[in-house]
Parts: sequence; C-alpha cells; structure tokens
Amino acid sequence: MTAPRTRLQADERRRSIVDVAFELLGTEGFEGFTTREVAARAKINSATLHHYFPTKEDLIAAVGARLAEAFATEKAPTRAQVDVPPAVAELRQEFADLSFYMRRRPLLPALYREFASRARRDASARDVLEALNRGWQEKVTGILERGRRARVFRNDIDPGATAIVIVGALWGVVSLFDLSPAAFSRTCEELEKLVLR
Amino acid sequence: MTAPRTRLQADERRRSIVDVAFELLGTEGFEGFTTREVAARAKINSATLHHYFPTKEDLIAAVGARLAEAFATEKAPTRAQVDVPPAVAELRQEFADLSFYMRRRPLLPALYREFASRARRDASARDVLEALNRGWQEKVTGILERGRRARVFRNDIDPGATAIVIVGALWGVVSLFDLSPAAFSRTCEELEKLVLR
Amino acid sequence: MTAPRTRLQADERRRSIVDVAFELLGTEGFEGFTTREVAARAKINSATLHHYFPTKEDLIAAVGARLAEAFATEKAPTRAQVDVPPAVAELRQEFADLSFYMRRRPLLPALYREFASRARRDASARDVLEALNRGWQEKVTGILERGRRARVFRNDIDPGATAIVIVGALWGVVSLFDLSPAAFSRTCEELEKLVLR
Amino acid sequence: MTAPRTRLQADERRRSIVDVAFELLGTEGFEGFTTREVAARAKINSATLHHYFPTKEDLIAAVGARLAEAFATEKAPTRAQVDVPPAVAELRQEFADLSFYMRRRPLLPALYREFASRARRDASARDVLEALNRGWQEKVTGILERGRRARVFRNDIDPGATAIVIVGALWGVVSLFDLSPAAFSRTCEELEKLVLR
DNA sequence: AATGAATGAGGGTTCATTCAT
DNA sequence: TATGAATGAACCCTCATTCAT
Repeated sequence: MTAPRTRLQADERRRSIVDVAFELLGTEGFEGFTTREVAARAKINSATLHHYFPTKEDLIAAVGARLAEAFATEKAPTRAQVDVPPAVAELRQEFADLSFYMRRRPLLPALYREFASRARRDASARDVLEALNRGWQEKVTGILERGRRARVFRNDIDPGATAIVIVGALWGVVSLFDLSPAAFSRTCEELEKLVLR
Repeated sequence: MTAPRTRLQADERRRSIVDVAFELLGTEGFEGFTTREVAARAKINSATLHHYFPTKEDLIAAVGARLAEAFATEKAPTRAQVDVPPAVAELRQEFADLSFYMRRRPLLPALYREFASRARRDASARDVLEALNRGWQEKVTGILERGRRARVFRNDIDPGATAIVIVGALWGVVSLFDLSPAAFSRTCEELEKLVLR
Repeated sequence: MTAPRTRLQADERRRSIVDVAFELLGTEGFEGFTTREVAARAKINSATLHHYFPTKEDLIAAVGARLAEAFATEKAPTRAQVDVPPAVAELRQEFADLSFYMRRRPLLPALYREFASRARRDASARDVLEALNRGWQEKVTGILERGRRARVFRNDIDPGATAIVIVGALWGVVSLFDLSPAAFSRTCEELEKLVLR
Repeated sequence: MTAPRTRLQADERRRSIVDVAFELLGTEGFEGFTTREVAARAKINSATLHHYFPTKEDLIAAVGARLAEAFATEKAPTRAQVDVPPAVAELRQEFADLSFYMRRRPLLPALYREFASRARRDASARDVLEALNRGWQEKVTGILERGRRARVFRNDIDPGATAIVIVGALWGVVSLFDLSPAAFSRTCEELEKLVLR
C-alpha cells in the first residue's frame, strides 16, 4: 500500500508473531494457546496482534502454513551413502528426517499432532493436515515406485498402500512411543524389510 | 426448582456424568471440554457435577479410566476364520478391532488422540496413555512370538520391534488418514506381508 | 422432646460444633468462616450442622454467646497481693486478665475484634459486643468507685469516663500493638497513674 | 453495548475505582467486598476492573494506600487555641482529629478496623496497619516529649509508653464505644490529666 | 501502524441451604 | 438423628475481540 519498506517491516512483524505462535502452540497445544500469551511473548500489545491477525483462526492458519513450510525445508543433513541404490538412500533419508524431527525439532511433530487432533473439528486445520499427509504419502509412493522399477524393491508391493503403511508407521511411532534413537533405528530396519527384495 | 431434582444412586450418576464427559471430550477435544457443558448435557447443576468430581482433573481422569476400559472390552465381533493359523487369526482380529473402532466407535480413537496430545504436558494423561500403549504393544508382541514359534511367521523378525511397527502403523493410519474400509484392508494386507513367511 | 439422654447428647453435639466454630472464626475471621469447613472439622456432614444450626447466623450467634461465656469464666490466676488496697488489686487483676488473654487465649481478643468489626452491619453481633462492652465498663466503673470511696484513688476522677479510658486503652493496646509482656506492664503502670492519688 | 463505553484517563479511572472500593470495603468489610460489586458501583465491566487491578489483592492494596493517604491529609479544621501551650494544642488537635473521623469520616475508622482484623492473616494488610500505627504512635510520642521539655507535661511520664496508652485509648474508644461528642470530650479530658502537671 | 481502554461471554469453583431418605 | 444428593447464586478471573486515538 504505502512504501515497500513499510510493507517489508509489516512482513517481518507478521513473521515474528508467527514464530512466537508456532512455539507456543507446539509447547502448550490448543488448550493453552491464547492470543494474549502470544502477544505478551512477542512483546506487542494484544490489539496489535489483532491488527495483523484479525482473528485467532487467522493466526492458527498462519502457523499451519509455517508448519508445512518447516516440513518442506527442514531436513536431516544428507549423508553420502556409498554402495546403496538411490531408492534405498531416499527411503533412509525419509527415516533420518523423522529421527531428526524427533530429536532436534520436537516442535514439528508436536504441531503435527495438534493439527491432527483439531482436523476433525476445524476445516482449515483439516486442509493443513491433508496437504501435509498427501505430500508425504506421494513422496514415499514415488520412492517406492522408482525402487520397484529399478528392481531394488520387491515387485509385489502396492506402492500406494505400502506408502500408507510406511508413513503411518513412522507417524504412529513418533506419535505414540518415546523411542530411543537406537530403538527407532531398529524400527526403521523392520520397515525396510517390508520393501526390500 | 427449574429441573425437578432427580435423585439417583451415586454410582449411576457418576457413570452418566462420565458418559457425557466421554462423548464431549471425544467430539470437542480438550479445547471445548468445559465442566459447565458436561453438566448441561448431563442435565444437572454445575455444582452437582463438582459434588461428584471436585475438580476438572478428576473428571478427566475418570474419562481416561473409562477409555482404558472401553479399549479392553469393546472388540470387533469375532468371525470364525477357517483354515487360518491361530496367530494369523489373532493378528487379523487386531486389524478388525481397529477397523471396528474407526467405523463404529470413532470416539475411541479420538479420545486416544486427545490424551496423546495432552500427555506431553499432563502426567496423569501420560499415565493413561502409557498404560494403553504398553498393553497394546505387549499384546501384539505376544501374537508375533506365538506365530514365530508356530513357524507361521518369519523367523527373522524381532517381535518387539515389529510390534512397534505394527501398532505404530495401525495408529498412524487411523490417526492421519481417513481411509475407506477397502483401503484400510489393503493396508493391513501389506502389514501382514511383513511377518508372514 | 424424647428421652433426656438424647437431649443431652444433642447438647454435647451442639457444644462440640460451637467449639470448632469458635476456633475457626477466631483464626480465619468472618472472611474464611464457612459452614462447610466447620462441618468438616467437626467431622459431621454439612447437612447435620444445619440440623443443629439452621442458618449460618445462628451458628455465629452461638459463637458470640460462647465468647461472652469465655470472657466471664476465663481469668488470669489470682495472685495474692500483699499490702495492696483491694481496689488496686482488682484493677491489677483486670490488667492481668488482659495479659492472660493476649498470651494464653489469643482467640478471645481475635473474636472480640471480629465481632467489633461486624457489629456495624449485623444487629446480633452488635448485641453480643454491647453486652461485653457494657459488662466490662461497668465492672471497671465499680472498681473505680470503690477505690475512690476508699480514698485510694484520686477524688477528682469521673468513674464512668475514666472507665471508658481504661477499657478503651486496654482494648486499643491489645487490638493495635503486638506488645511484649514487659511493654504491656509498662503501659498498665501508666494507666494506674491516671487514678492513683 | 449496554453501557456506553466511557473512555477515561487511566489515572482518573483508577482513582474512581479505588474510591468505590474504599467506600465498599469500609461499609461492607472484607466479607461483603467483591470485585463484581466494586465494578457494578463504578459502572464498569468486571473485566475492566481486572484491567486496572489484575487481582483482588491488588485492589485491596490500593485501598490500603489510599487509607494511609486519607489519615495523613484529612484532619479536623484547626481552631486557634488561645492561652494554651503548643504541646497541649497539638494533643487536643489529635483528639479533635479522632472526633472528626468518628463523626465526619466514619469510613476511616471502619477501614482501620478491617485492616486490623485482616492483618493477622495477610502480610500486606499487616504492612498497611503497621505503618499507620507507627506513624500515629511516633507523632504522639513527639508531642509528649516536646510538652515535657517545655515543662507543660509531667516530668515522670515515659513518652513512649504514654503514647501507647493515649493512642490505644483513642483507638479503643473509637473502636468499641459509640460515644456522643460530649462523652468523647469527657474521655479526652481524662486522658489529658494523665500528662498535665 | 500501534496501543490502551473496554467489554460480553464464559470458565472452574465455592457456598449456604434444601430435601428425601 | 443424620446424611448424601442436589442446587441457585455468586465469586474471582480469563479470553478474544472491538474501538477511539
């Protein structure tokens, strides 16, 4: 509207608010997530927050978008895997990412869980969640298809169904159990058996 | 004056309150779970509710206990499975139970999810959840061990780790995807491949 | 109504309730004085309490009566005072009583204070207080008159007005200051000067 | 919607809230002192009150501060006293002030009484009360010392102890008896005898 | 753009009291 | 006599949101 510089400042402000909201929602869940607390932690007036995000729902939607962004950009550091077919490497990277989230970015699974819980009641949360799910599932499906084509994976797997199993298992394990890295590794090895020839 | 004083046996009244709370917490989550609404739906005064459950936490704990009870007693109707080894039948019963919950008793997975979300912040929710998790995992581990001993399942599976995969996968699938019965069946078939020789 | 034995038991029960109420009102004041807490400490049901004292006011009135009784019966142990005229001995006994209440029965001044505070708003508390005040004042007036007649006290004092000063001073000191026994003694000595020739 | 939003300067609003609270606490005591009633009398929403005084304790503390201020600033109109030594005039002013409070500003003694009652249980009330007590006692001690030095008061009085007697007596009289102005005057005359040569 | 003031609608909890047994 | 069940009214406090400046 006004000068581009102002525009940018506004974006920065928005971003910093979402940062705070992201953290708060991840740690406190929807139960303890209040606009007042977000404003307080962002060191702004509560009315200012509503200036940027007219309703609480708007802020939640922004956190959802940020969550998708975070899952898309934050990945476990890629380790060169020698003598391993590309599809297997990709699958292992998938496992490594989950392990990375669990240990280094626990906010991401926590938020995932919160949105999954809310999705039943809130259409916008459902949208966020479905986009994430679909993206993840399609990615794994792709890996499985390529691996099968390259004759690295078993021929009799149904890539779509198996992707659901793998994604579901990864998520279920993260969601339900508090596994040590070693135990998580063992779990991933079992999953690998599902697809390897 | 407004509502005629209904005088019930204490146990009946407690039970009916927990019924209502169970339903409300399952549909609305902790976000929309208020003692006032529970009282209103149970058609009692809000003070009467506090007569039975002095604090909200007490009521939540009672819902948690009821959830454990529900998972223990509500099962998919057992279908006679001809020509199928016992371990496989047990495993399939496990799948059938999940399918049953998804379609007939969606409140149970929903509550599971709510407690899982709260477990990070609330010790008593954590207790409820851990008991459920452990029970489920041990049951599946038992099935896998028996199946391996009976040479129905592969010899190289690690029952503990595989149980985690199966439980995790079942939960993850229920938790993340809104699968049709057919799609869920296909998922279960893939899981079976994991253990069958 | 029924057998005298039952009657007696009922009186005992009433007495034990008042005991508890006396203590609670003295320590918590009217602010924290609830029938529930009285019932709980008396280890009876809250409805039972209302059976004996239909309203909270009734219970408070009973505490007031007990307070008057306590002031009438509980006194500092009398010490033989040699070579001291009777009027002076009586006055000193008055001082000793106050000192006794402060140190051994702090509940009594505390309750006095509570009723004094409530008297402005509650007629029955006012009655309790006025009876106490009048009794105290008249007693001191009597002492002063006897002392003057015996030519032990100054002739120019106005017994009624001086009694008010003495009673007021004793009460004010107890009420406002947290004096040591020694400091209280010094205060009493000053008061004596007011009347001694 | 109901009440037109009156927008005031923060200080004005705070002051008017404390005014109302001062009056209510003085007339109703801590028993009948509710934030809702304060808000209602101040014609503001109950939430607005909490905007200015986050907790009830905060409001009570503000009333305490106001009480101290009132005792410091509100005095009986000074009457020129001819042919009277300064110390005696000061002492009489002290009496006149009390008489003034009793008749014109009964809220002040009432609040004093309330805080005195609460002081036993609440540290912040204790602070308020102790500051008032100390101030009053020191003032009277000063008067007595000056009067003694000026050989207007008896030489054998202990200024500290006598100040306690005088302050105690004044307070006790105000606190316990509902004296007519004439009776109060007589009482003060007796007190004067205590110190005059 | 930013904020302090203001509020309606609740939220969990407590209280004195009533009533049927 | 004694009590558990039940309640209306109230209490302190919080929340998301609006509005004037």
